[in-house]
Amino acid sequence: MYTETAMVGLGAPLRASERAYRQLRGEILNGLLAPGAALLEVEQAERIGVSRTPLREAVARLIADGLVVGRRGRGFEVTDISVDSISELYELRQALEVQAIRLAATRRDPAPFLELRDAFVTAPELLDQGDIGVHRYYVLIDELEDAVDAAVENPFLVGALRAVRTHLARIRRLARRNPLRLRAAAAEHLLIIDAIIAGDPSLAAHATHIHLHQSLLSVLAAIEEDSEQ
Amino acid sequence: MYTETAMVGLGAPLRASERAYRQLRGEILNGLLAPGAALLEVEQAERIGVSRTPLREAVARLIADGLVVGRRGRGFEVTDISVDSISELYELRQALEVQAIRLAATRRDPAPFLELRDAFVTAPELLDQGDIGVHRYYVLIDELEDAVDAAVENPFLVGALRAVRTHLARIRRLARRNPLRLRAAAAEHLLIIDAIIAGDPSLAAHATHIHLHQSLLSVLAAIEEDSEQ
DNA sequence: GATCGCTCTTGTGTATACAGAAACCGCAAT
DNA sequence: ATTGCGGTTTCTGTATACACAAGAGCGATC
Repeated sequence: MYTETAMVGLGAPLRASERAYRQLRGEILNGLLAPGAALLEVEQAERIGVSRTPLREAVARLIADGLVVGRRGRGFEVTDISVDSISELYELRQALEVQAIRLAATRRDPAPFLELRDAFVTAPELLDQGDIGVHRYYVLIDELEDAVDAAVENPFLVGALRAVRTHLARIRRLARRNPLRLRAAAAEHLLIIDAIIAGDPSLAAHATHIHLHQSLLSVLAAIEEDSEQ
Repeated sequence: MYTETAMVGLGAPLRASERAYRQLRGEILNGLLAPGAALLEVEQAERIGVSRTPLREAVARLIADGLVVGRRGRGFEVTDISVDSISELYELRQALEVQAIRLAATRRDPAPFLELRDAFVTAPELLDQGDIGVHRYYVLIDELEDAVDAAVENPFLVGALRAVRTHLARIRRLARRNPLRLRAAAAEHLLIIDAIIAGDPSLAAHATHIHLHQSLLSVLAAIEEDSEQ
């Protein structure tokens, strides 16, 4: 989630198309650009402060990411998120994560996971520390994902996973997570990490399967709850 | 493989960017543009007969497809295919196909697969009829893939599968398949189809797993053989 | 009053012109 | 002979101008 709107000045002077891409992507992920929002080339180009050419390139990338769809004659539109699409995304996610975890457990380089294990053991305490603790917990999950990606050593698989995570970021915004679920999730993550360290691909895979099953249930429940209020 | 270089005039007058995309994509898949080939914007734009703007859009899509990588200062380059990358692609493919087949078997609409079953039963005879038969066999596989895609009803998963198949098309060109393998593959496909018809997701998944395992072995063996000659 | 058609507006698709950056070549100096 | 430096060239990145297509609004006619 490093593509926040606030991309403070870093070394390289970004290309205009890259700036436009990051800004639009960030705004879609943040919900600032709501699903279904109709966007026009000229309008957006002016707003972001780039010309139409780089903006079109940015939009093309967003379409490839599945965050945006082109419309017949009239500009483009932010894709919307239905409950059905969440379940569908999780069907893909399950396939990818299970495979990734299985491979990570097979590759057997426990070192980075031993560190993460320590962190996840203390995760429940973290979750007692309010918003800042929750945020640090999410950072921990990011680190776990990075460690898995590195262990998998498979650009194709990691690429597909990154695409899924992009969509997940939007979904997380929809459903506020409840603290009990986070605590349970931490325990599930710990089991997965232990399975990787133990070099037990089958256990790791099944633990991941279950984790994602619970995660989907929790997300769907949270959305249903929100929509009732 | 419907993106041959010969895209004869069909109804809609294609946009220039679309034409450029299809032509380049076709040429990369055909091997006409070899892996590692360095391409320049102006050069390609002239060759295809479009301006630089739509060509850049086409290249952007190819980069998103993973068929092309941009180079620092000097144009772009067709991605190359290493033996390692083939194994990696199959790691992703396995995850996706197993999940897709599992879902297809779960959804339980046997109708389209009953037809395919008949076709695959007679596949061995087809393979005795030389190149034309082999071609018809490949068409059959395409139809099976389409039937699975339709049964899965999951845009995310199907999208990921399509991306994998794009890369597979390039790999198939590298390794001429031997007839014995094709015959064995037909039997494996038949088992998968039967499992879907029977509504047995677990059997379908395991059959797919094995099929892909054998397929990878065959491809790697064929490449090794070719490189020895 | 409703419907058909025309025009005017707006927005995309494409080409081209211009600016900045990076690589290549040659020259010279060590 | 090799290496460092500068000029030149080429290529990308961006902006803008133009053409064409689709829609909306308005008027005229039935």
